Amino acid sequence: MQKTIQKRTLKTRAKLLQAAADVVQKNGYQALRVEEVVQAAGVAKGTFFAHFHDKDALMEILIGEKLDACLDQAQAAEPPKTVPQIIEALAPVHDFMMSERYVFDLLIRYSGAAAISEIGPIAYCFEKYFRIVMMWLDQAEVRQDVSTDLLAEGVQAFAIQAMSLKFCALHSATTFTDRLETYLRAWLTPAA
Amino acid sequence: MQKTIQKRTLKTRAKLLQAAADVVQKNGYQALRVEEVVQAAGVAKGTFFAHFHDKDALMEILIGEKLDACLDQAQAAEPPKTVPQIIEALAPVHDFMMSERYVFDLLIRYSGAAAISEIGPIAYCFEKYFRIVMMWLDQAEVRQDVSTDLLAEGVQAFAIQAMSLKFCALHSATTFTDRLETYLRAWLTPAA
DNA sequence: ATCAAAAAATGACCACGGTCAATATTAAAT
DNA sequence: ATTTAATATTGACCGTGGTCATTTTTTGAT
Repeated sequence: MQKTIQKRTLKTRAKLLQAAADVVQKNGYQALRVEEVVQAAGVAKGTFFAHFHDKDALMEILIGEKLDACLDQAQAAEPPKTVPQIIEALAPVHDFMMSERYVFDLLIRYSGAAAISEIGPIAYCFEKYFRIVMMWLDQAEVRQDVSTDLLAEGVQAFAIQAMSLKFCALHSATTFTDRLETYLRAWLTPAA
Repeated sequence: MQKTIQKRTLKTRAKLLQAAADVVQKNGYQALRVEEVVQAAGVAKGTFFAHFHDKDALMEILIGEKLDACLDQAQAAEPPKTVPQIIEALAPVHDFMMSERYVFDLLIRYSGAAAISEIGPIAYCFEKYFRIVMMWLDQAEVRQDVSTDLLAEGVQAFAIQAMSLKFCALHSATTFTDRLETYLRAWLTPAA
């Protein structure tokens, strides 16, 4: 049972990914149509689905790549110590996550790996987000009564909550940053 | 500009909702097909979309109704005071929210009202969840350094995080209840 | 060079959500 | 009872994601 991968396969896949990136560049993620991608790539529709299980799988790759780059950018900066610094350091990540409603929904849907064996690009990014925040918290001025693991999970939970409310008309009086700051102050530096 | 609503309209709508509920009863929310609903209701497909903007709008009603009933059940019980009691009181709500991946995703997607004027059934339920928890927290033994508003928002955020991880193969070592308890202890009763 | 088996690409086809011009029914006015 | 305008219903049709039997290309053995 050998499985020789032809060079042609890689070239086709690259063509599809490039075409998809171009299409996204033009009209955003939400508007992407598989038909448009295969036309731009010059292949048949069936070929698309031979390379990607479904449209979401392609989106996971595209969005995951972008998100991964944002995380690298966040990680490259000086490790933040205070709540506002943490929020600022994560800004590129959060900005991208909130850039489109469609992107946010897809991120949430694929934030957890469905099966151990197949952890996808987005689930990978969520793990990375978690690890980065945890490393920061290890060196930051935050509460010490619970593990940094737990604190980092909480940061993620609050960030998602704040982003979620950002898309909500009812709670648009407060900005995302202000809301997240309120959350994280209460979570990371309780006064009680 | 008057808009007389014919009796026929109400009857057709009721037929559609009943048919939809029956279909869900049989195979769950995820498997519902509009075609199946209209056949069971004995109307044309176009009629469906004259009554509901899209399939999601019907789902919002069905799922919203059920969730609302779960919230009433939670509210009927004796107001919980401690973290485990709170979790137990919310159990029927959380159980339903996690009953299907499809249900959870739809809840998240519609948890915030898209426009002020049209707060949907699910956004309404999220508000109700928030209000109930806030009332409980007002009388519970929890930290007093931040508002109960904020605490209740946090409970919601952590509940969603815990549910999200429940669907994730990577983090299935810990149960939902255990995880949520860890979160809420750290959030509501910090020792620092 | 020739051939057979594996791998990749193709495009007609299907499923299903959603649209809309045409038709049927209802309610109100005369 | 007739007419008319508003309202509701219909079903053929469309867009788009996804499938699969068939065809084409590649690879490796002779």
